[in-house]
Amino acid sequence: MNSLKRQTVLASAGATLARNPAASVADIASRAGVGRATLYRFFATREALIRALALESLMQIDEATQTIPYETMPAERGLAETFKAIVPLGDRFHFLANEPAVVHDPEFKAVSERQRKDLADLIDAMKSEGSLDRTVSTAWAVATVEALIYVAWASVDDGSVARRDAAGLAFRTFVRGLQPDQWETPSSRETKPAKS
Amino acid sequence: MNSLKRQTVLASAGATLARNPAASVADIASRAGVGRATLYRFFATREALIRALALESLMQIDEATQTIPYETMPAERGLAETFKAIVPLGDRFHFLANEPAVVHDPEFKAVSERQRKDLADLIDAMKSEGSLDRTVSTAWAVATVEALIYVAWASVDDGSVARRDAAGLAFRTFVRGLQPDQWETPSSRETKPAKS
DNA sequence: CTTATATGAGACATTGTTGTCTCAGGAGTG
DNA sequence: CACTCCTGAGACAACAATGTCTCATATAAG
Repeated sequence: MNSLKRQTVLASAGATLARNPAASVADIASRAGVGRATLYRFFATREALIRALALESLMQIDEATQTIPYETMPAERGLAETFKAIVPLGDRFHFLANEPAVVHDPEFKAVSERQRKDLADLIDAMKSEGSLDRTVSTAWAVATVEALIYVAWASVDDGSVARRDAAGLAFRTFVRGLQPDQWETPSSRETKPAKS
Repeated sequence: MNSLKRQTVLASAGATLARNPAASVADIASRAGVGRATLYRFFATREALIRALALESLMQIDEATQTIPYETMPAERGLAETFKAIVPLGDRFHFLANEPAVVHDPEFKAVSERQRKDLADLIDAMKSEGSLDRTVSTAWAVATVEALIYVAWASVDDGSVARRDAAGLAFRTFVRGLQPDQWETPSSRETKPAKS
């Protein structure tokens, strides 16, 4: 039961901090329904809490994506599945990237950059298969994906988009936004199914 | 010279706070090259500084857009010009929206919501003229525009996108991302100029 | 009932930040 | 030079947040 409450606190802290990165430990504890002292028994310092949250969030992103069989599908479809998997985690995805307490942590940086590289590889694969404009820089594509993931989460959070629509909407916006020009090299472009 | 230095400090504070919203007044003052006491002579409190920054930023956005002759061009073109005008201000645009010190200020809210409504109207006009998918909610479109504006600014800031390309890239991503399906109601869809 | 463990409340010192104030010195004007 | 205005440095108290600690209490196991 020990680590169970730890997980509960961690999840609640994630929700609190995502909405207000300046939340005090007292805020975090009370929103989690535990005493401040109890929170300090699990996490020695505020920074340790954030670090644990960051690492756990990265792990959750790994878990959510590693079940996707990327090899068995076109890269475009793989990205669609990636959106679906990560959008629900969009809050952590976002605030951690800007959290000064953790951006310089070597372990966090290593995992975070590896994940970003995986995404860049997927995008390059989409360029190769012709589902993404080769003339658009991968850096822009990566930044756009990350932004759309957060916007999709935030739109669900504030109620302006239905939960089940969010990932699809974000994916559609991205993939069409960076589609190759139709009159470009026809290459291996395939006919699309009737429905988007 | 009085209000001139005030403007200088305000601009520098905007840059500092955009990159670190938790920056202390001492940080802001030293980055601005002035003493902390001097800063307090211009702005009574930290919150007053942020409030002034917020209001000035909204005013800058108004100034940047009000020279665009929206009536003389298609809405799609108007949005392109809007991107070009606002992307350079993307930093303020972003951090102010999440700044708890100001989001509840009535004046800020009024101007901010009016600007968001202007954007929503422009998007609705694009739907009417057929340059945007009617089935996509305006709320999603607005959120996407705002996100892309910030990403474009951030990409310029970290050097991954050239300054002159940023607005165009963001606009292209948006307008194609939410284009109507080609096989949709042909309605009043016009032939487009050769270049996007 | 008794014991062990975990908890919440809260006191406490420490630190960092805010906002006020004073003062010495620099720039410009007469 | 004399005078004024503005500035930066820094002292200062008030305050908020962090991190440590104690203690009374609850809950569960024996």
